[in-house]
Order: sequence, then C-alpha cells, then structure tokens
Amino acid sequence: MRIGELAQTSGTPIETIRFYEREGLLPAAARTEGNYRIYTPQHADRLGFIRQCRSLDMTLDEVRVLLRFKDQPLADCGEVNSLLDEHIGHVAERIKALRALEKELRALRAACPVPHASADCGILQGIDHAGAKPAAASKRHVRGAH
Amino acid sequence: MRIGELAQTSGTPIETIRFYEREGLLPAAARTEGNYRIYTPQHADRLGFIRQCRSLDMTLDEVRVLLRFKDQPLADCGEVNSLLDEHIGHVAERIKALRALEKELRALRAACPVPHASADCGILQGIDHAGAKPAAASKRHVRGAH
DNA sequence: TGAAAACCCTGAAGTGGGTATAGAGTCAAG
DNA sequence: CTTGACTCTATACCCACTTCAGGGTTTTCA
Repeated sequence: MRIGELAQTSGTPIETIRFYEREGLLPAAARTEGNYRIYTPQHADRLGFIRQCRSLDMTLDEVRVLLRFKDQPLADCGEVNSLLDEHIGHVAERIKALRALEKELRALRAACPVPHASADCGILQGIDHAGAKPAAASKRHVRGAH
Repeated sequence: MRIGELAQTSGTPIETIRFYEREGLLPAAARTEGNYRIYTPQHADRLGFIRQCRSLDMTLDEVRVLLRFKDQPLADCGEVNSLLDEHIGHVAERIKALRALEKELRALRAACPVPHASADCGILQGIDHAGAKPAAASKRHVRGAH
C-alpha cells in the first residue's frame, strides 16, 4: 500500500510516517517507478507498535529499545521490564508533581475570589511572594502541563 | 548588579536571563562602558515573578499576560482569574490522563513478571495488541511524562 | 606591571517529536 | 489533455531553553 493508505489505516499523519523513516524507526520502504513508497503489512505492524508506545507516552529512544528487542526474539527481555519500570516511575513522579502544582494553583486562585484592580489582585501578589521551588527547573523525563 | 550576580541570587542560568530579555519578558538592562548588562532590584523582582510563574508550569505566553497586568495596576484583573482557571483545568486534565496511563503501564508490566526470551515477553506482545488510544495524539497544553 | 583567571558579549545551532510550508513530480478519471 | 488527488524532497517552524564558537572586559594575584 502507499503512504496515504497507511496513514489512513494507522491514524498517523503522512509526515509523521516519513519522519519515523528518517529517524530509523521504520525501515525504508520500497519505491515504485514513480518514486512512491510502497508499504508491506510488516511496516503497518511496526508502525502500529510505535504508535502504541507513543500513546503510552514513551520517548522515541524508549521505542527504539523496545523495537530492538522485538527484532531479537531470542534475547532476554529483562531490559524491557526495567525500561517499563523506569517509565512507570517517571509517570508516577510527574503525577505527584502535578498534584502539588494543582494544589498550589488552587490556593493562589482562592486569593482573588472576585475581579478588581490588578494592583490589589491577590493572585498577582501571591505569585510575587509564593514559595514554590523547582517545578520547571530540573530536567525531567515526563512532560509538564502544556 | 551584573548578570552573574542576578543569576546567582535568582537561581536562573545566565543564558536564560538573556533569553528572557530577547523575548521581551525582561526590559533591556542598561550597559556599562564595557557593554556589560547592569540590573536594578526591579529587574530582580520581575525575574523572580517570571521564574515563579514558570515553577507553576505556565507558558511564557501566560507569563506575558500576567506581566501585562502587573504593568497596568488599574486594569481589571478578571482575565488573570480566568487565565489561572484555565491553567488549573489543563493541569487537572493532564493528571487524569497520566493516571489512566499509569494504570495501563502497570497492567502491561504485570504481563511479564520474570524475564525470558523477547519472543515470549508479555510486555512486547501486550503493546502489539493493546487498545490505548490518543495519549500522545491531541495537542495538549500540559506536558506528558518526559 | 603583566598575565592568568573569571567574567561577560553576540549570534547561531541544537534539543524532541513532530507540523507546516513551498515547489515539484506522478497517476487515474473524465 | 487537463484536472485533481496523491506523492516527493527539502526546509522552516513550534517551545523554552541550552550549548557552542569566538571573541572582549575586568579582576586578581605574583
């Protein structure tokens, strides 16, 4: 099948499929005489796996590791297990951080129940004197709120 | 004070301070004869506010809105309130999505209690046949897990 | 006094994971 | 034979920085 059909059936934008090929996640597809990419069901399977991993919020590097194991069926899958354990850890951490953040934001919001002049806004004053530390600071594996 | 001292006292990398100036979040600092930036306590205050907002995981665009209100003390702060409400909504949404994700990941992890050959790994098979949909897909305001 | 060390400058490129262009080529239907 | 749908490559853009290259300035210490 051609790239449009693969995009359709997999729910993946065409540009993303080409991007995965550039990144080495998908093997380069064969070409027609007119230089169109032709995909096999194997490509579709692999793309599905990649998309599934992404929907589980894994990085492409993590996906690369998992694909390596799929390509070596005899290898021990211990690393797969620990990759997943680590990933779960990151997600759990991020949830914790976001919950603390939500609490702080709600407290801030409560400082201005009804609108008035900016100079007297409890929110703006609250941000000035708040004490939250390193939410955006440290390099984190799991994305923030945006 | 010079940029190094401001960086030190505010816990902000020097490059980030210059970046904020380029982005118009901090007003351009005066210069010495040798072209070094010289900062006032007002700069330090403003930088502190920006960093505080970032630690609350706001985007720079959101920070720009809040700074605009700080600069117009007579304006009505209703927009501040709704900005914060929206931001809280995004954070709450992201928490919900990450909790669903964590649950899915733990279920997947349970499919491979002890390591064996990749070909038989319940995790790799689980990803192949899983049914998680659009975690990475939709444009989201709050970052994911990495 | 002089040189090394510490500090600062600008401008450009890189990060991740795509998304969005521009400009061209290919192919099937009418 | 032309229209329109499809595809190609290459390049730039998104965010919020971070890093780098290649300099200039100021301070410190022998």
